[in-house]
Amino acid sequence: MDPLGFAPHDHRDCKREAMAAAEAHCARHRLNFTPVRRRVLELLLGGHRAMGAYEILDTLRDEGLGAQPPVAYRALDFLVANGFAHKIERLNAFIACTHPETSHTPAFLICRGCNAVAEAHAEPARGMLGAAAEAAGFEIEQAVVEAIGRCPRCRAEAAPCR
Amino acid sequence: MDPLGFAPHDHRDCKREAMAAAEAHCARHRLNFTPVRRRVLELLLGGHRAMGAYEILDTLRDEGLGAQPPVAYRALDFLVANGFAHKIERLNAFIACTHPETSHTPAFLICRGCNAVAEAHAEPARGMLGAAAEAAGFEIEQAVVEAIGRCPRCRAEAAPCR
DNA sequence: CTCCATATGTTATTCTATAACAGTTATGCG
DNA sequence: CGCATAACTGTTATAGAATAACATATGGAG
Repeated sequence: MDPLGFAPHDHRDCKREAMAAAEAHCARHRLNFTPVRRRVLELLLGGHRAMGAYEILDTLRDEGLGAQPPVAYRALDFLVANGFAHKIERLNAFIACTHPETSHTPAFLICRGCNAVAEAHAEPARGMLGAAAEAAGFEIEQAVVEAIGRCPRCRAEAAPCR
Repeated sequence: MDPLGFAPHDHRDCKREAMAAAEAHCARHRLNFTPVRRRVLELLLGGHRAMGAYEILDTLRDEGLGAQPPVAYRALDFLVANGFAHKIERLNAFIACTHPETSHTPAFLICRGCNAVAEAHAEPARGMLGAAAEAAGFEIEQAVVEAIGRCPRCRAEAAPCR
C-alpha cells in the first residue's frame, strides 16, 4: 500500500485535476455532486490506492458524513457509474480513475507485494477474447481485466542482485 | 443459472472425464485427493455453473462432510491451486475448469442474464496489456479476465425479433 | 403549494472470507 | 516399531463486503 501508478508524481496535481474534471462533468450532465460523493472521491484520490468500502466508511463516520454501509456504497456506486472510480474485483476495493472523461476499457496492474494498482488501457473485446466471444454468440458489454504481479519497486526489493 | 458453455452437451461425460483427469493428476503429483476435495469438485462439475462457497458448504453439511466455512474454502483453495477449478471474481463464486491439464490463462464470459459462465482462452500478457505492463516495469504473474454480457440464449429471449 | 424524483439516514440481515487453535491421520525416518 | 512431522480436518469466532427494506429530507416542476 504505497504511492502508485508505479511512477512518482505530484499527487496534489492529479487530485486537483480529477476533482475539477468531476465537477465539470457533473455540471455538464446535471449530476448531483453531493458532499458525500465529493468527499468519497477526494478520499480515493488522496489515498491514491485501492480502498475498501469500510475503510472509506470509517472516515465518513469520523467526519459525520454517514455511519452506515449504504452511505459509502451509494457514493461509490455513483462514482463508478459515472466513471470517476473503478472497482477492483480482485481486491473488493475501489480506486479513483486516473483518466476520466476518456472513454476507456480499464485494465489494472495489481502488485501482490504492496497492493499498489496502476490503470492501463486494454481492449479485450478485440483480439482473442473478442473472437472467442463471437464464436460463442456472446455479446460482450463490459470486461474486467486485472493482472496480478509485482511492481518495479517490489521486484527490486525481492531480487536486489538481478 | 442454467446449463453452460452456452452449447448443449453431455454433462455426464465432461464430469466423468474431468474427475478422471483430476484423479490422474493427483496420483502423478502425489496430491491428496481427499473425500472433501473430491466431493467439492464433483459438486462444481455437477452444478456446471459458478457456485458460491456457502452453497457448496450447505451440501457438504447435509452429507456430513463438514459444517464450517473453512472446510469449503480449503477444498476450493486446493482445487483452484491445482487448476481443477477457477474463481470468478466478479461473482465471488467458483467453477470447475473445463479443460484442466492444458496450461492456460483462463478468461470467462459471464452472462448477466442467467449467470452462466463459459471458459475461453486468452493471453492478456501478450498484446496491449503486456506492452503496458512492460512499459511500467510490471511483471505479470497471473491475470483475471472476465467479460460480462449476454449469452446466445438470453440475447434471443431479450430480443426475439432481431 | 403539492407532487415527484432524488438523495440521505437507519435497521437489519445475508453473504464472503479468514484467523486461530485443537485434534487427527498419514508418512517418513531412525 | 515408535516417534516426529507434515498435512488434513474440525470448530470457534470474527472480520469484511454487500444489500434489502423502509423512513426521512430536500429540491425542483407543474
